[in-house]
Amino acid sequence: MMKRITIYDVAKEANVSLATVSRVINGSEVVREDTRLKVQEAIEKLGYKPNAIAQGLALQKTTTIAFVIPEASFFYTGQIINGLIDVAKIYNYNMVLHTTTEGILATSDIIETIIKSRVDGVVIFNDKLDKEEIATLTNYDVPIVVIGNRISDNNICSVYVDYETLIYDYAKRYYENGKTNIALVEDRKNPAMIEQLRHGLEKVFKEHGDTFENYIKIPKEYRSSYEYLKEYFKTNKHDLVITYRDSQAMAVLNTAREVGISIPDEMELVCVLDSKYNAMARPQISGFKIPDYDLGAVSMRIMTKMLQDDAKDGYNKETELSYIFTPRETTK
Amino acid sequence: MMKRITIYDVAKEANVSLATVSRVINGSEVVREDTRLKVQEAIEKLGYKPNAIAQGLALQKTTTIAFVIPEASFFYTGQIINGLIDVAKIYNYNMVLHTTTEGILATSDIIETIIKSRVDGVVIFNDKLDKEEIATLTNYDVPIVVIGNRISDNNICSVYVDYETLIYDYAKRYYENGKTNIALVEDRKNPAMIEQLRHGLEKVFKEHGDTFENYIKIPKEYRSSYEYLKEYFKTNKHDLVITYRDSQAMAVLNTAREVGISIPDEMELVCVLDSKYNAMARPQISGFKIPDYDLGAVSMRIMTKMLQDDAKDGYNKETELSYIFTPRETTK
DNA sequence: GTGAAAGCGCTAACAT
DNA sequence: ATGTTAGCGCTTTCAC
Repeated sequence: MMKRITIYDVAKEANVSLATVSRVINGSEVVREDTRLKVQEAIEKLGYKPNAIAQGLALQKTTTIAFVIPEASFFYTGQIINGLIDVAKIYNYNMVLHTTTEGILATSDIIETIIKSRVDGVVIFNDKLDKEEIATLTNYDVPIVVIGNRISDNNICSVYVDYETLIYDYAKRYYENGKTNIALVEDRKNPAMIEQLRHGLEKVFKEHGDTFENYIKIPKEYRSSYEYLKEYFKTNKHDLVITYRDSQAMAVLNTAREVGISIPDEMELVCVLDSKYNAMARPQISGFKIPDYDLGAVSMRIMTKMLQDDAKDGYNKETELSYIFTPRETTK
Repeated sequence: MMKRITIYDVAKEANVSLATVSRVINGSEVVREDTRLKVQEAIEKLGYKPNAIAQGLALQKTTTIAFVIPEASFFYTGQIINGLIDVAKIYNYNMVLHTTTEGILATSDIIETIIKSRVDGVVIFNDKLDKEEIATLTNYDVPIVVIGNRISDNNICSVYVDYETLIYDYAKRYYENGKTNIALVEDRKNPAMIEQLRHGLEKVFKEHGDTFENYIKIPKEYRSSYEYLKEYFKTNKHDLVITYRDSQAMAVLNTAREVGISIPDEMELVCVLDSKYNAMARPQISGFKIPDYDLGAVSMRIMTKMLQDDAKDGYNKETELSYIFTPRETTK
């Protein structure tokens, strides 16, 4: 084990005071060129790396951002994280990752940990952290960016895709073309998203004095959507089936085929959250390209803005990102 | 913004010294019950949360672990991360996430950041961090667990699946049953894995005085495996095709069908890294269930052991995890 | 331009 | 059982 070398060691080696070393590592302008060199040599020679913890204490900031996501959601979150990290890197921020689990106890623990760790900010993805919990966070003066939900408040910004409008616009055309038998498949893992989709559909129907009813709920006793849908489609058929995730869409595809429903001729299918797997299915599944990566990148960019106390207005509190419909073979 | 309340504030509020407060928050046994209560009340009243940064400085440890993964690999890494985090939570460790990119510059920056942040340990997933870079890390006395590669050294442990043996055992049976026309599809994103698979296959062939030759390399000018394979299978056919990832397997499935090769009758297909998507494809793709989650959980458990200076022998330096073959419809 | 010293919030001897 | 004090490694005023 090599001795932890500190700023004092460098100072001694370079024959200057620690203040000067500090100035050098922080790129202060006032240091004379030759002493800067002297110090830099010493740093090099000793292999000195400033202790970020000590810096954090002295500066009252950690240059780290906490990121909170629901557990096991990496399939949908991967690109978001990449976006976050890429931008975080640019600004030299570290990311600590926290996951929430079903148990309600967990989340308050997470908040506790986050506060204790004195992160500079926290990014929350689409999570059930309720208002009160988020309030706890802001109460401790930490800036928050929420991804996936339209929330904003003092010290809270949000970046999201408007799924309600997305599906409203899309389903409306179907409805008005007489294809009014529209169904939405439940997604237990993403209740919040499904709620938005449902609202969008209800709006379409309501505007025509009609009521949206084909919400396909997967009964608890079925382990997977696939198993239930296999039964379901034996006695049901729709003009259009909407799912949130690719795996649900593939379940529809497979079960429909197995009971002899032809897609897209007899029934159309669209998956809201597009993925590469949609393109690999046969027939290829239509979907909406959601800007995952950008959700992350934009969020982190906003976070960095929030963190500069000067630019109190260089950013929007609510940022809506748009999607692109990608028609493939399951829609006509 | 609420004033940052510190241990001094609590001490004053409770009319004790800060040492006593420190004892209370650290669960020291020696504190008298009534003063403990007094302190706890003060803590509650003031909403005090110990500053983990200051604790880190004083204790010379951060209770955080760095995790390094190749960028954009969350599809394969998600469960590993969940495993890591779940165990990390138990031991109150935080996880900072670092991603490496293609550019060689990046990795040394990451090492720099990791060292500066004084994490207690680092977990590296299957990354190209070369020996030298890893040496830099150990040189700073930080324990390392490598996931996915069999490496071990002083202060380095590894947790992995032996893909070479996996494919050796599997392909051997084919070979010895006369199905010697075996092919392996390149995976640009996972060169290290493919190398292992290749070695396994080469071993099978070598043992029979034969040479493994059917390594299907995707030429650079093709954007995707799919595009190339579509051409490839027009003039090629194998007894068995092996891919690493689900998406590659689906590409084989789709292209084979498109040129009229029937799977599994004319050609069999196996995907090493199984995923739920393999079960959604039609025909369903056979694969090996790799214990992703356990790779993470076990790694973190080992890390915690390494972190206890006493138990220098409570763990293995190399831990091999096993896989389970899941036969589906693409193999006979 | 550089150094001395106080302070960031906490822990851990050492006293009492 | 509790208080006092010296660090942990760094930044930043304030002198010089």
